[in-house]
Parts: sequence; structure tokens; C-alpha cells
Amino acid sequence: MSESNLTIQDCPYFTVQKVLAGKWSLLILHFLSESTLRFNELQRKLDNLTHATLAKQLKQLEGFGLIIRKEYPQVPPKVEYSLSDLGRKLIPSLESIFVWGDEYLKYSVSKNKN
Amino acid sequence: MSESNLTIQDCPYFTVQKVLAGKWSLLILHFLSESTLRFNELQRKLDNLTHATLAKQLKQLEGFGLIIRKEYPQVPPKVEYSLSDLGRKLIPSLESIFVWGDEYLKYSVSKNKN
DNA sequence: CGGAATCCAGCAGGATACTG
DNA sequence: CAGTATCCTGCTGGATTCCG
Repeated sequence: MSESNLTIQDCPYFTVQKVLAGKWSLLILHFLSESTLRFNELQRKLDNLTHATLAKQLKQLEGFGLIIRKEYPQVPPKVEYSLSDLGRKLIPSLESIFVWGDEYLKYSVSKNKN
Repeated sequence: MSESNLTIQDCPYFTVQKVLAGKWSLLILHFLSESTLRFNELQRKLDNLTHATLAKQLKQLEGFGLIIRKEYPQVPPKVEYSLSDLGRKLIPSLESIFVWGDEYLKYSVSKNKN
């Protein structure tokens, strides 16, 4: 009930923060934008990450509708992750933010500030 | 010491996540992109936010070098926040993400999924 | 191989109260 | 007006272990 109380939480700015808040979300989306990946392939690219954590992050992103989980019914199991249409639409903007991140890193270095 | 162990944490993807992780960062950056604002003005735009929380978020962003805090030595105090050059460079990318956020919200509604 | 179930620790965000 | 100082709480990420 009470659908009527539209708050700041419903605005796109906040929504984006919510959807991309996961510590590894950006990284995962980036890797999946390059190619569809199996669970373990993804994990290898995110080396410090335990599979439990990765699984949670993937579930989150899947829940938000950004990625698609495709399971092949076979033994041993094979699961592939890829971007949904929604996720794919996000990529160009993300890439442009990453370019900024690159500049930011250089700036930080030049400021001698970790 | 040991500057040599470059990890995934040093890549732009992860850096962006770190810098923008704050729950209100995106919102704050957006509002400041429209105009320089005083502390209270900003707080009014983020209605559910206590001043303590806002202060912390602002300190974060200032620490990352995204915003600039200008204090006018007078009574009562007056402090203005604005984007730094670094912060301003980020805005176009952010705006394009927000457009996506808008689409995302519509999509969510159409899926009847909050 | 991919994942679910627990458990745990850290920390970020928020509430409240005090300061110059 | 614009903060700090505490304190508290919930969540999120991570470690570990078990399952199909």
C-alpha cells in the first residue's frame, strides 16, 4: 500500500547508486561487456574474490536485470553469464566513466596522494 | 614501500566504484553540477538526510578531490560547495548514466517489479 | 563446476547531542 | 549555520563448509 509517497529514493540518481553499489558490479559488467563468461572464468579475472562473494554479486546483478544467467543442464554443470539488453545499454556510459577513472588515477599519482 | 604489487584494486573500474560508492555521492554531484550550494541548501534537497550524514559524505567527496569546500569567515558561518575540475569532468558521463537510470525505472515499472 | 548455507567482522549510514 | 563527537545498527563482503 501507500504507493503514493514518491521520495528521492525513486529518482534515477538514487536508482543508479542502488543498482551499481555492489563492490564488484562495475568490474563484472565491464568484463561481461567484452564477452560472455562462465562462472570460473569470471572468478579468475577477479582474483581476490571467493566464489561465494562472486555468486552473491552475480545474483544481485541478475536480480536487477542487468545480467543473464544461462545454465546448461549437464554434468559437470556449466553456467554462462552475459549482459541483458538493459545491461548492454549501460555499457557506453560506464566506459566513459572508466575513462574518467583513468584520468583520476593519474591525477592522484601526480598529487602523490594515494 | 612495495609499490610494485599492482592489483585489480588499482584499475579505473575499481577506482570509480570506490570514489562513487557513497550512498549519496551521485546525488550530491548532480546537484552541485547545477549550481554551487550551501550546506543547508544541499541538505534541503536531500530531505531524509541528517546533517551529520551529509557532512560525512561531503568530506568524503572533498577528500577524493571531487568537490571544493569554500568557507566564508563570518558569523553566522557560510560554507559553499562546488565541483572541482575533476568533479566537473565526471558530470557528462554521470548524466548519461542517469538517463539510463530513467529507462531502468520505466522498465522496472513495466515489469511490475519494484 | 557452480552454488547455497552459515557465520563473522568491519564499516557506512543514521540518530542524537554538543560546539563555535 | 555548519559543523564535530559519540554511539548504535544493519548490511555487505568475505571465509569456510557443505551440496547436486
